[in-house]
Amino acid sequence: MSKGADTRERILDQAVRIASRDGLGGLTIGTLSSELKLSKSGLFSHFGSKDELQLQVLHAAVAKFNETVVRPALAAPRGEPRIRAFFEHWLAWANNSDMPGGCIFVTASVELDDRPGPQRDFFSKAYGDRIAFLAKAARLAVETGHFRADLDCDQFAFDIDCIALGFHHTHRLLRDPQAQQRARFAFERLLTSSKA
Amino acid sequence: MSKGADTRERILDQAVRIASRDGLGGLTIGTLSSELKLSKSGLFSHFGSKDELQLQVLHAAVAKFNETVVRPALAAPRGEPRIRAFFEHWLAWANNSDMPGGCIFVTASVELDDRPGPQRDFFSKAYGDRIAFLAKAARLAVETGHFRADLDCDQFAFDIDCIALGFHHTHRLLRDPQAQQRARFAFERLLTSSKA
DNA sequence: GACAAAATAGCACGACCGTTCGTATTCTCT
DNA sequence: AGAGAATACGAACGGTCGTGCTATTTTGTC
Repeated sequence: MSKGADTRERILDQAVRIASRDGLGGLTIGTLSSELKLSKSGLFSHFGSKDELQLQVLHAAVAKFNETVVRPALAAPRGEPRIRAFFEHWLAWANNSDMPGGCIFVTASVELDDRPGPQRDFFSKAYGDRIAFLAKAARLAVETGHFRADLDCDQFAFDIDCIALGFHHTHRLLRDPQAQQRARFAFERLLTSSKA
Repeated sequence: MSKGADTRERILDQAVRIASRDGLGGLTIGTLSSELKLSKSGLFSHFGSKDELQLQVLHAAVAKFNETVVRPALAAPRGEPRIRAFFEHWLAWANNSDMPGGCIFVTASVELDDRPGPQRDFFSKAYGDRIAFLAKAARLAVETGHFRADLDCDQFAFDIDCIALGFHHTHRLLRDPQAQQRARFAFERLLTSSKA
Protein backbone atom coordinates (compact mmCIF):
# COMPACT_ATOMS: atom_id res chain seq x y z
CA MET A 1 0.00 0.00 0.00
CA SER A 2 1.29 3.44 -0.86
CA LYS A 3 2.18 5.86 1.86
CA GLY A 4 -0.66 8.18 0.99
CA ALA A 5 -3.31 5.50 1.13
CA ASP A 6 -1.93 4.34 4.44
CA THR A 7 -2.11 7.80 6.01
CA ARG A 8 -5.54 8.30 4.59
CA GLU A 9 -6.66 5.13 6.30
CA ARG A 10 -5.20 6.24 9.60
CA ILE A 11 -6.97 9.56 9.26
CA LEU A 12 -10.34 8.03 8.52
CA ASP A 13 -9.99 5.52 11.29
CA GLN A 14 -9.50 8.22 13.87
CA ALA A 15 -12.07 10.47 12.21
CA VAL A 16 -14.75 7.82 12.52
CA ARG A 17 -14.01 7.56 16.21
CA ILE A 18 -14.27 11.29 16.74
CA ALA A 19 -17.39 11.58 14.61
CA SER A 20 -19.10 8.86 16.60
CA ARG A 21 -18.65 10.95 19.70
CA ASP A 22 -18.91 14.53 18.47
CA GLY A 23 -20.82 14.09 15.27
CA LEU A 24 -19.77 15.02 11.78
CA GLY A 25 -20.14 18.67 12.65
CA GLY A 26 -18.02 18.33 15.76
CA LEU A 27 -15.24 16.76 13.75
CA THR A 28 -12.80 19.51 12.83
CA ILE A 29 -9.71 19.35 10.69
CA GLY A 30 -7.63 21.16 13.28
CA THR A 31 -8.43 18.74 16.09
CA LEU A 32 -8.12 15.72 13.88
CA SER A 33 -4.76 16.74 12.49
CA SER A 34 -3.26 17.54 15.86
CA GLU A 35 -4.42 14.24 17.32
CA LEU A 36 -2.70 12.46 14.46
CA LYS A 37 0.35 14.72 14.59
CA LEU A 38 -0.20 15.90 11.07
CA SER A 39 -0.31 19.40 9.75
CA LYS A 40 -3.73 20.80 9.00
CA SER A 41 -2.88 21.40 5.38
CA GLY A 42 -1.28 18.00 4.99
CA LEU A 43 -4.40 16.30 6.20
CA PHE A 44 -6.62 18.59 4.24
CA SER A 45 -4.90 17.78 0.97
CA HIS A 46 -6.06 14.18 1.27
CA PHE A 47 -9.66 15.23 0.82
CA GLY A 48 -9.81 18.69 -0.71
CA SER A 49 -12.79 19.81 1.29
CA LYS A 50 -14.49 19.17 4.56
CA ASP A 51 -17.57 17.90 2.79
CA GLU A 52 -15.50 15.27 1.09
CA LEU A 53 -13.85 14.33 4.37
CA GLN A 54 -17.26 13.87 5.96
CA LEU A 55 -18.40 11.76 3.06
CA GLN A 56 -15.34 9.54 3.32
CA VAL A 57 -15.85 9.22 7.04
CA LEU A 58 -19.35 7.95 6.40
CA HIS A 59 -18.06 5.50 3.82
CA ALA A 60 -15.48 4.22 6.27
CA ALA A 61 -18.04 3.92 9.05
CA VAL A 62 -20.49 2.00 6.92
CA ALA A 63 -17.72 -0.31 5.74
CA LYS A 64 -16.73 -0.92 9.34
CA PHE A 65 -20.31 -1.70 10.25
CA ASN A 66 -20.66 -4.17 7.42
CA GLU A 67 -17.44 -5.83 8.47
CA THR A 68 -18.37 -5.99 12.15
CA VAL A 69 -22.06 -6.73 12.05
CA VAL A 70 -23.34 -7.70 8.63
CA ARG A 71 -20.59 -10.09 7.60
CA PRO A 72 -20.71 -12.22 10.77
CA ALA A 73 -24.47 -12.34 10.37
CA LEU A 74 -24.11 -13.58 6.82
CA ALA A 75 -21.73 -16.23 8.10
CA ALA A 76 -24.49 -17.63 10.29
CA PRO A 77 -27.07 -19.98 8.80
CA ARG A 78 -29.99 -18.21 7.22
CA GLY A 79 -33.16 -17.90 9.20
CA GLU A 80 -33.41 -17.31 12.91
CA PRO A 81 -29.69 -17.89 13.62
CA ARG A 82 -28.72 -15.16 11.19
CA ILE A 83 -31.11 -12.72 12.80
CA ARG A 84 -29.80 -13.60 16.24
CA ALA A 85 -26.24 -13.17 15.01
CA PHE A 86 -27.08 -9.76 13.59
CA PHE A 87 -28.63 -8.63 16.84
CA GLU A 88 -25.80 -9.91 19.02
CA HIS A 89 -23.13 -8.39 16.84
CA TRP A 90 -25.01 -5.15 16.74
CA LEU A 91 -25.11 -5.05 20.54
CA ALA A 92 -21.37 -5.69 20.66
CA TRP A 93 -20.81 -3.03 18.04
CA ALA A 94 -22.82 -0.47 19.99
CA ASN A 95 -20.78 -1.28 23.10
CA ASN A 96 -17.47 -1.31 21.30
CA SER A 97 -15.18 0.80 23.41
CA ASP A 98 -13.12 2.08 20.54
CA MET A 99 -16.22 3.73 19.15
CA PRO A 100 -16.52 6.16 22.01
CA GLY A 101 -19.73 7.74 20.78
CA GLY A 102 -21.63 4.54 20.21
CA CYS A 103 -23.19 3.46 16.96
CA ILE A 104 -22.49 6.00 14.27
CA PHE A 105 -25.74 5.05 12.57
CA VAL A 106 -27.58 6.70 15.42
CA THR A 107 -25.38 9.79 15.64
CA ALA A 108 -25.24 10.45 11.93
CA SER A 109 -28.91 9.73 11.46
CA VAL A 110 -29.94 12.51 13.78
CA GLU A 111 -27.37 14.88 12.43
CA LEU A 112 -28.11 14.37 8.76
CA ASP A 113 -31.87 14.01 8.77
CA ASP A 114 -32.37 17.73 8.23
CA ARG A 115 -29.31 18.54 6.18
CA PRO A 116 -29.69 17.87 2.47
CA GLY A 117 -26.58 17.02 0.51
CA PRO A 118 -24.41 14.14 -0.59
CA GLN A 119 -23.69 13.07 2.98
CA ARG A 120 -27.35 12.67 3.70
CA ASP A 121 -27.97 10.93 0.40
CA PHE A 122 -25.26 8.40 0.97
CA PHE A 123 -26.07 7.76 4.58
CA SER A 124 -29.80 7.56 4.12
CA LYS A 125 -29.23 4.88 1.52
CA ALA A 126 -26.87 2.98 3.82
CA TYR A 127 -29.42 3.13 6.61
CA GLY A 128 -32.10 1.91 4.25
CA ASP A 129 -29.81 -0.92 3.22
CA ARG A 130 -29.54 -2.02 6.81
CA ILE A 131 -33.30 -2.12 7.15
CA ALA A 132 -33.58 -3.95 3.85
CA PHE A 133 -31.02 -6.48 5.03
CA LEU A 134 -33.13 -7.18 8.09
CA ALA A 135 -36.29 -7.50 6.05
CA LYS A 136 -34.58 -9.96 3.73
CA ALA A 137 -33.23 -11.93 6.66
CA ALA A 138 -36.77 -12.16 7.96
CA ARG A 139 -38.04 -13.39 4.60
CA LEU A 140 -35.39 -16.09 4.62
CA ALA A 141 -36.52 -17.05 8.10
CA VAL A 142 -40.03 -17.42 6.75
CA GLU A 143 -38.74 -19.57 3.90
CA THR A 144 -36.81 -21.83 6.24
CA GLY A 145 -39.90 -22.18 8.36
CA HIS A 146 -38.47 -20.50 11.43
CA PHE A 147 -40.96 -17.67 11.17
CA ARG A 148 -44.62 -17.93 10.36
CA ALA A 149 -45.64 -17.52 6.74
CA ASP A 150 -47.80 -14.44 7.17
CA LEU A 151 -45.18 -12.37 8.98
CA ASP A 152 -44.86 -8.76 7.80
CA CYS A 153 -41.12 -8.78 7.18
CA ASP A 154 -40.78 -5.06 6.63
CA GLN A 155 -42.55 -4.44 9.90
CA PHE A 156 -40.16 -6.91 11.49
CA ALA A 157 -37.20 -4.91 10.21
CA PHE A 158 -38.74 -1.75 11.63
CA ASP A 159 -39.25 -3.46 14.98
CA ILE A 160 -35.65 -4.61 15.21
CA ASP A 161 -34.47 -1.14 14.35
CA CYS A 162 -36.66 0.28 17.11
CA ILE A 163 -35.07 -2.00 19.67
CA ALA A 164 -31.59 -1.06 18.55
CA LEU A 165 -32.37 2.63 18.85
CA GLY A 166 -34.06 2.24 22.18
CA PHE A 167 -31.12 0.37 23.56
CA HIS A 168 -28.74 3.00 22.35
CA HIS A 169 -30.57 5.88 23.99
CA THR A 170 -31.30 4.03 27.20
CA HIS A 171 -27.75 2.84 27.48
CA ARG A 172 -25.92 5.98 26.50
CA LEU A 173 -28.02 8.87 27.73
CA LEU A 174 -29.64 7.31 30.75
CA ARG A 175 -26.73 4.96 31.46
CA ASP A 176 -29.36 2.47 32.53
CA PRO A 177 -27.52 -0.75 33.43
CA GLN A 178 -30.63 -2.69 32.49
CA ALA A 179 -30.65 -1.36 28.95
CA GLN A 180 -29.15 -4.46 27.44
CA GLN A 181 -31.47 -6.73 29.36
CA ARG A 182 -34.50 -4.73 28.22
CA ALA A 183 -33.35 -4.84 24.63
CA ARG A 184 -32.83 -8.59 24.77
CA PHE A 185 -36.24 -9.07 26.33
CA ALA A 186 -37.89 -7.05 23.59
CA PHE A 187 -35.91 -8.98 21.00
CA GLU A 188 -36.94 -12.36 22.35
CA ARG A 189 -40.57 -11.31 22.52
CA LEU A 190 -40.42 -10.13 18.94
CA LEU A 191 -38.92 -13.43 17.84
CA THR A 192 -41.52 -15.39 19.72
CA SER A 193 -44.34 -13.43 18.18
CA SER A 194 -42.81 -13.95 14.75
CA LYS A 195 -42.95 -17.70 15.03
CA ALA A 196 -45.80 -19.94 14.19
CA MET B 1 -44.56 40.97 31.62
CA SER B 2 -41.47 43.11 31.48
CA LYS B 3 -39.84 43.84 28.17
CA GLY B 4 -36.80 41.85 29.04
CA ALA B 5 -38.70 38.71 29.93
CA ASP B 6 -40.71 39.07 26.75
CA THR B 7 -37.61 39.27 24.56
CA ARG B 8 -36.08 36.39 26.40
CA GLU B 9 -39.11 34.31 25.61
CA ARG B 10 -38.95 35.22 21.94
CA ILE B 11 -35.28 34.28 21.91
CA LEU B 12 -35.82 30.91 23.51
CA ASP B 13 -38.76 30.13 21.31
CA GLN B 14 -36.71 30.60 18.17
CA ALA B 15 -33.67 28.97 19.73
CA VAL B 16 -35.61 25.78 20.44
CA ARG B 17 -36.66 25.67 16.82
CA ILE B 18 -33.11 26.06 15.58
CA ALA B 19 -31.74 23.58 18.08
CA SER B 20 -34.26 20.97 17.03
CA ARG B 21 -32.88 21.18 13.52
CA ASP B 22 -29.19 21.92 14.01
CA GLY B 23 -28.62 20.67 17.51
CA LEU B 24 -27.40 22.61 20.51
CA GLY B 25 -23.97 22.81 18.96
CA GLY B 26 -25.33 24.11 15.68
CA LEU B 27 -27.16 26.87 17.48
CA THR B 28 -24.96 29.96 17.38
CA ILE B 29 -25.49 33.33 18.95
CA GLY B 30 -24.68 35.14 15.73
CA THR B 31 -27.27 33.30 13.67
CA LEU B 32 -29.88 33.46 16.39
CA SER B 33 -29.47 37.18 16.94
CA SER B 34 -29.61 38.06 13.28
CA GLU B 35 -32.73 35.96 12.74
CA LEU B 36 -34.37 37.87 15.57
CA LYS B 37 -32.96 41.21 14.45
CA LEU B 38 -31.11 41.66 17.70
CA SER B 39 -27.50 42.52 18.26
CA LYS B 40 -25.26 39.69 19.26
CA SER B 41 -24.28 41.37 22.50
CA GLY B 42 -27.86 42.34 23.28
CA LEU B 43 -28.96 38.76 23.00
CA PHE B 44 -25.91 37.49 24.80
CA SER B 45 -26.53 39.68 27.84
CA HIS B 46 -29.75 37.80 28.49
CA PHE B 47 -27.85 34.65 29.31
CA GLY B 48 -24.26 35.53 30.11
CA SER B 49 -22.78 32.48 28.43
CA LYS B 50 -23.51 30.03 25.71
CA ASP B 51 -23.70 27.19 28.20
CA GLU B 52 -26.45 29.01 30.03
CA LEU B 53 -28.28 29.69 26.78
CA GLN B 54 -28.16 26.00 25.93
CA LEU B 55 -29.43 25.09 29.35
CA GLN B 56 -32.33 27.51 29.06
CA VAL B 57 -33.12 26.17 25.62
CA LEU B 58 -33.37 22.70 27.09
CA HIS B 59 -35.61 23.98 29.87
CA ALA B 60 -37.86 25.67 27.34
CA ALA B 61 -37.97 22.57 25.16
CA VAL B 62 -38.89 20.28 28.02
CA ALA B 63 -41.55 22.73 29.18
CA LYS B 64 -42.99 22.79 25.68
CA PHE B 65 -43.01 19.00 25.57
CA ASN B 66 -44.81 18.78 28.86
CA GLU B 67 -47.34 21.29 27.66
CA THR B 68 -47.89 19.60 24.31
CA VAL B 69 -47.70 15.92 25.18
CA VAL B 70 -47.74 15.24 28.89
CA ARG B 71 -50.53 17.60 29.93
CA PRO B 72 -53.05 16.38 27.34
CA ALA B 73 -52.21 12.83 28.39
CA LEU B 74 -52.88 13.68 31.99
CA ALA B 75 -56.20 15.15 30.92
CA ALA B 76 -57.25 11.76 29.57
CA PRO B 77 -58.63 9.12 31.94
CA ARG B 78 -55.98 7.04 33.58
CA GLY B 79 -55.23 3.63 32.13
CA GLU B 80 -55.21 2.75 28.46
CA PRO B 81 -56.79 6.03 27.29
CA ARG B 82 -54.02 8.02 28.88
CA ILE B 83 -51.38 5.89 27.21
CA ARG B 84 -53.11 6.25 23.88
CA ALA B 85 -53.34 10.00 24.38
CA PHE B 86 -49.65 10.20 25.15
CA PHE B 87 -48.73 8.26 22.05
CA GLU B 88 -51.00 10.24 19.75
CA HIS B 89 -49.82 13.57 21.08
CA TRP B 90 -46.26 12.44 20.83
CA LEU B 91 -46.77 11.59 17.16
CA ALA B 92 -48.31 14.98 16.55
CA TRP B 93 -45.44 16.63 18.42
CA ALA B 94 -42.84 14.81 16.34
CA ASN B 95 -44.61 15.94 13.18
CA ASN B 96 -45.16 19.49 14.35
CA SER B 97 -44.04 21.66 11.48
CA ASP B 98 -42.82 24.49 13.64
CA MET B 99 -40.28 22.15 15.16
CA PRO B 100 -38.34 21.76 11.94
CA GLY B 101 -35.86 19.26 13.34
CA GLY B 102 -38.38 16.94 14.89
CA CYS B 103 -38.49 15.90 18.49
CA ILE B 104 -35.79 17.66 20.44
CA PHE B 105 -35.63 14.70 22.81
CA VAL B 106 -34.07 12.69 20.03
CA THR B 107 -31.69 15.37 18.82
CA ALA B 108 -30.48 16.41 22.23
CA SER B 109 -30.22 12.85 23.46
CA VAL B 110 -27.68 11.95 20.80
CA GLU B 111 -25.80 15.18 21.18
CA LEU B 112 -25.52 15.12 24.94
CA ASP B 113 -24.96 11.45 25.64
CA ASP B 114 -21.20 11.85 25.45
CA ARG B 115 -20.81 15.36 26.78
CA PRO B 116 -20.76 15.64 30.55
CA GLY B 117 -21.97 18.87 32.08
CA PRO B 118 -25.08 20.59 33.38
CA GLN B 119 -26.87 20.31 30.03
CA ARG B 120 -26.47 16.57 30.05
CA ASP B 121 -27.45 16.33 33.70
CA PHE B 122 -30.62 18.27 33.21
CA PHE B 123 -31.65 16.61 30.01
CA SER B 124 -30.86 13.12 31.12
CA LYS B 125 -33.13 13.65 34.08
CA ALA B 126 -35.88 15.04 31.87
CA TYR B 127 -35.60 12.03 29.58
CA GLY B 128 -35.73 9.72 32.55
CA ASP B 129 -38.82 11.57 33.76
CA ARG B 130 -40.52 10.84 30.48
CA ILE B 131 -39.77 7.14 30.80
CA ALA B 132 -40.90 7.20 34.41
CA PHE B 133 -44.13 8.90 33.37
CA LEU B 134 -44.81 6.08 30.92
CA ALA B 135 -44.02 3.44 33.50
CA LYS B 136 -46.38 5.06 35.96
CA ALA B 137 -49.09 5.33 33.34
CA ALA B 138 -48.67 1.61 32.71
CA ARG B 139 -48.97 0.87 36.43
CA LEU B 140 -52.19 2.86 36.53
CA ALA B 141 -53.42 0.83 33.57
CA VAL B 142 -52.71 -2.30 35.54
CA GLU B 143 -54.61 -0.90 38.51
CA THR B 144 -57.61 -0.01 36.42
CA GLY B 145 -57.58 -3.50 34.97
CA HIS B 146 -56.80 -2.42 31.41
CA PHE B 147 -53.47 -4.17 31.49
CA ARG B 148 -52.71 -7.57 32.94
CA ALA B 149 -51.46 -7.69 36.50
CA ASP B 150 -48.06 -9.21 35.81
CA LEU B 151 -47.02 -6.68 33.19
CA ASP B 152 -43.45 -5.39 33.51
CA CYS B 153 -44.27 -1.69 33.48
CA ASP B 154 -40.69 -0.49 33.17
CA GLN B 155 -40.22 -2.74 30.18
CA PHE B 156 -43.43 -1.30 28.78
CA ALA B 157 -42.01 2.20 29.08
CA PHE B 158 -38.86 1.07 27.30
CA ASP B 159 -40.93 -0.46 24.53
CA ILE B 160 -42.93 2.70 23.95
CA ASP B 161 -39.75 4.73 23.86
CA CYS B 162 -38.33 2.34 21.27
CA ILE B 163 -41.32 2.85 19.02
CA ALA B 164 -41.07 6.61 19.33
CA LEU B 165 -37.39 6.56 18.39
CA GLY B 166 -37.92 4.14 15.54
CA PHE B 167 -40.66 6.30 14.12
CA HIS B 168 -38.50 9.37 14.34
CA HIS B 169 -35.58 7.86 12.45
CA THR B 170 -37.71 6.10 9.87
CA HIS B 171 -39.74 9.20 9.26
CA ARG B 172 -37.00 11.79 9.24
CA LEU B 173 -33.96 10.12 7.79
CA LEU B 174 -35.57 7.62 5.48
CA ARG B 175 -38.63 9.77 4.82
CA ASP B 176 -40.54 6.53 4.74
CA PRO B 177 -44.21 7.45 4.24
CA GLN B 178 -45.17 4.26 6.06
CA ALA B 179 -43.30 5.26 9.21
CA GLN B 180 -46.39 6.38 11.05
CA GLN B 181 -48.32 3.30 10.07
CA ARG B 182 -45.48 1.04 11.26
CA ALA B 183 -45.27 2.87 14.56
CA ARG B 184 -49.01 2.58 15.11
CA PHE B 185 -48.91 -1.09 14.28
CA ALA B 186 -46.13 -1.71 16.78
CA PHE B 187 -48.01 0.34 19.34
CA GLU B 188 -51.22 -1.61 18.94
CA ARG B 189 -49.39 -4.90 19.14
CA LEU B 190 -47.68 -3.76 22.32
CA LEU B 191 -51.00 -2.76 23.82
CA THR B 192 -52.58 -6.05 22.86
CA SER B 193 -49.76 -8.02 24.40
CA SER B 194 -50.05 -5.94 27.57
CA LYS B 195 -53.64 -6.90 28.12
CA ALA B 196 -54.97 -9.89 29.90
C1' DG C 1 -41.17 65.06 32.95
C1' DA C 2 -36.80 63.92 35.56
C1' DC C 3 -34.23 59.94 36.90
C1' DA C 4 -32.59 55.39 38.03
C1' DA C 5 -32.68 50.94 36.10
C1' DA C 6 -33.11 47.78 32.59
C1' DA C 7 -32.39 46.55 27.96
C1' DT C 8 -30.05 46.85 23.69
C1' DA C 9 -26.41 48.25 20.55
C1' DG C 10 -21.60 48.93 18.87
C1' DC C 11 -17.11 47.63 18.73
C1' DA C 12 -13.01 44.96 19.62
C1' DC C 13 -10.54 40.84 21.23
C1' DG C 14 -8.45 36.27 20.72
C1' DA C 15 -9.35 31.66 19.18
C1' DC C 16 -10.49 28.50 15.85
C1' DC C 17 -12.72 27.42 11.50
C1' DG C 18 -11.99 25.75 6.35
C1' DT C 19 -9.10 26.83 2.66
C1' DT C 20 -5.15 28.36 -0.42
C1' DC C 21 -0.48 28.52 -1.87
C1' DG C 22 4.34 28.08 -2.22
C1' DT C 23 7.91 25.22 -0.52
C1' DA C 24 10.23 21.39 1.48
C1' DT C 25 10.59 16.73 2.28
C1' DT C 26 9.99 11.91 1.35
C1' DC C 27 8.70 8.15 -1.33
C1' DT C 28 8.79 5.31 -5.69
C1' DC C 29 10.59 3.62 -9.73
C1' DT C 30 13.97 2.93 -13.32
C1' DA D 1 21.59 6.68 -7.33
C1' DG D 2 18.95 10.11 -9.19
C1' DA D 3 14.74 12.03 -11.52
C1' DG D 4 10.11 12.87 -10.90
C1' DA D 5 6.03 12.30 -8.49
C1' DA D 6 3.70 11.98 -4.28
C1' DT D 7 3.19 13.67 0.16
C1' DA D 8 3.62 16.80 4.01
C1' DC D 9 4.52 21.31 5.99
C1' DG D 10 4.16 26.44 7.40
C1' DA D 11 2.27 30.63 7.00
C1' DA D 12 -1.47 33.32 5.89
C1' DC D 13 -6.35 34.54 4.38
C1' DG D 14 -11.19 35.89 5.41
C1' DG D 15 -14.90 34.44 8.39
C1' DT D 16 -17.32 33.21 12.41
C1' DC D 17 -17.25 31.78 17.00
C1' DG D 18 -18.04 33.24 22.16
C1' DT D 19 -17.22 36.96 25.10
C1' DG D 20 -15.83 41.27 27.25
C1' DC D 21 -16.26 46.39 27.47
C1' DT D 22 -18.60 50.97 26.94
C1' DA D 23 -22.29 53.72 25.05
C1' DT D 24 -26.95 54.56 23.98
C1' DT D 25 -31.68 53.84 24.01
C1' DT D 26 -35.85 52.30 26.21
C1' DT D 27 -38.68 51.30 30.24
C1' DG D 28 -40.96 51.98 34.55
C1' DT D 29 -41.43 54.93 38.92
C1' DC D 30 -42.03 59.17 41.59
